Amino acid sequence: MIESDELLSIRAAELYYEEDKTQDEIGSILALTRWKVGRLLAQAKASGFIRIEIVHPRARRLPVERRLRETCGLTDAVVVSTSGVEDQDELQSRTAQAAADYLAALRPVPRTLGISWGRTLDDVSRHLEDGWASGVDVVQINGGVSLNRRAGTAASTAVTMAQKAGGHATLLPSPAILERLETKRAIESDRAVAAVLSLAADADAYLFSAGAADASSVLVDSGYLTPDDVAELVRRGAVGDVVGRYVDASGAIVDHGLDGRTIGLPLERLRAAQLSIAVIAGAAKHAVARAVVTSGLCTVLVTDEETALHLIENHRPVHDSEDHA
Amino acid sequence: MIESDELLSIRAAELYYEEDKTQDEIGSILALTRWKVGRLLAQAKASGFIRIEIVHPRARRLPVERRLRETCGLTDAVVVSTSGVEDQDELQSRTAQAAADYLAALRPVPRTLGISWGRTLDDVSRHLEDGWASGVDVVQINGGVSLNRRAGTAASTAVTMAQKAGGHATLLPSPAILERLETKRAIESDRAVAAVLSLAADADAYLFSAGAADASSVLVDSGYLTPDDVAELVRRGAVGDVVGRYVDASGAIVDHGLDGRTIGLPLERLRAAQLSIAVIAGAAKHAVARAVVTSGLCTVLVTDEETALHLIENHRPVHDSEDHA
DNA sequence: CGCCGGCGTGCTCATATGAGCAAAGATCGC
DNA sequence: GCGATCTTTGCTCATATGAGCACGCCGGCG
Repeated sequence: MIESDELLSIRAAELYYEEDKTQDEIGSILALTRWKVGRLLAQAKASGFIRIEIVHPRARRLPVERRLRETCGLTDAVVVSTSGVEDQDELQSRTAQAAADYLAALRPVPRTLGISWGRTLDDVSRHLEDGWASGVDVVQINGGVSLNRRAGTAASTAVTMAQKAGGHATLLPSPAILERLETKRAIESDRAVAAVLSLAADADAYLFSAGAADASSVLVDSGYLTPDDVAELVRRGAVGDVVGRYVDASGAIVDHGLDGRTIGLPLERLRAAQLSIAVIAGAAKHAVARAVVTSGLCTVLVTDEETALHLIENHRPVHDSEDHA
Repeated sequence: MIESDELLSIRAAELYYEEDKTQDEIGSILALTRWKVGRLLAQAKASGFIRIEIVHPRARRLPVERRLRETCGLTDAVVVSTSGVEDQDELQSRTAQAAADYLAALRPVPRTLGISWGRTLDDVSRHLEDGWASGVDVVQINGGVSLNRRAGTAASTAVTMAQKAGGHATLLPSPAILERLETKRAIESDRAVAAVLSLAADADAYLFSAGAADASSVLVDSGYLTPDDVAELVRRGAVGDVVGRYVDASGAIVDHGLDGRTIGLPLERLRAAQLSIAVIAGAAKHAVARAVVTSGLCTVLVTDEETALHLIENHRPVHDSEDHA
């Protein structure tokens, strides 16, 4: 009975979805009433035999977004489809695009937006359309005078975002991490720097990304840390960095010494924010993403489908942890 | 213009298919009239952004069947879905199941059915339901007294099919291939054998499979040929065997000497048949499948999706050829 | 400058679909 | 074997969707 109905529902589904027949027509083909056909179809859908997928680089996964919001207690979530993604860059780009879209659609429009910097954020800035908002000021929330050839990426991200929104950018004129605590204190108390930090602390919204805890980090690339430093941090439980600060799986600072020498908004400020948007994509960042989400660092997460599913499956309300690649 | 419509159609599709919103609701969400939404949705479908797949072991691919029928000039085609197939056995089994279904649904019911033997056909016989027909007589169309431990498989296939249909089986009491032409002629002229062959030649319908040309062939397994024999046949262009006879890509007999020593229905009889059903699945059999279809050996093909797509793509009206694994 | 043809838009109307309900049938315990 | 209950079936009615059409907008051309 149940067996034959299942088979029938498959036959009906084939005719309905693949041959565009009407339920009535299917009824006469399979010798059933159209109501029976309707029920068969409903059953097929409910049993998950019918898989509908939207294949497009800019497709989102609304049901996943909903689950992500619910299980992780986010105010909003944007999940981009990973189907047909060819490489990591493609994934990054799609996610950044989605973040740009989200930002542009944001209401009310924030007067001041605090942003971090890095490859992801830069990608977002490039995906924003000219005139995406009118008059949004952009402030850097962590230090980032780049020490290497990529100098200026941090600045250009902020400037691009501000320009395209017809607002202006406020850069944080300071390194990300200082070698000595005294130097850090001195820079922090510098009038110019202090003013930016205070502006940053007053931003209406934040947009930031996170880095995986490995040698590929921008902090290593920019020369603030050595691969060995990172390895040591990992040994002590670090899963990645958020606005320049290394956190463990529970979102706690790993090395308070290092953290004390890091310039920028404290994570507590992000946790207290009304609106803070994290943009995190890629398998390498699953662990950080989880730390960010479970420790309440963001209210909105923009990510890829795989990361989202990982978060949904592994959501436990914060404590120590194991993890993936 | 076109760009923004594309994006809109994706958003609409997400809401329609993933969130089960009505077109009207989507209209108010995206600030569009419901007609516009309907058109966007139609556009999304037409552009192929919406992929609907029926995931079920017994799902068929009706659109592929249609294309297969049309491009290859078959009277009918059955294509089983390969999604979620784990191994080759699963694929075989699904295809055999489909063939059994097809056979059971066949109208008019053939009075006499000629069948070959082998792993695939045996699988079909096992998938048939008891009472799948009432009174169908089954006749073997090629020799197959098995020389090895699997003895009886050929016989049991025919007997099972006949029993389940409430008809009776007629076995061909002869080896598949003889070593000497004279022996073959002698056996062929034996009254009992000749009677079966003539019955086979008069069958209303045929059901057969095909083997790939490699050492895994049942003909090798049963001891009729050595792996070296097969290698030599391959060198001479063989792509596989059909009812015990090795054919090349154009469906022509490869080795007339060998063919002369093979007992069973000549391929010409199959080509002339009103209804001959081939059941062929698996990547290893793409080449034979192509030979069978292009040379008109079957009027109906039961196969898997990948093979079907291969046939559709590589359909050229017969001549020499290259080929895949 | 104004006319015409093509296209996109929003409409009317016919059709397809889904919700809810009453009757028929199956299933179980007694 | 019989009745109570629970499921399944085919219906009526409300709603959602698709076809076709008239209108208005735009760009080209006289």
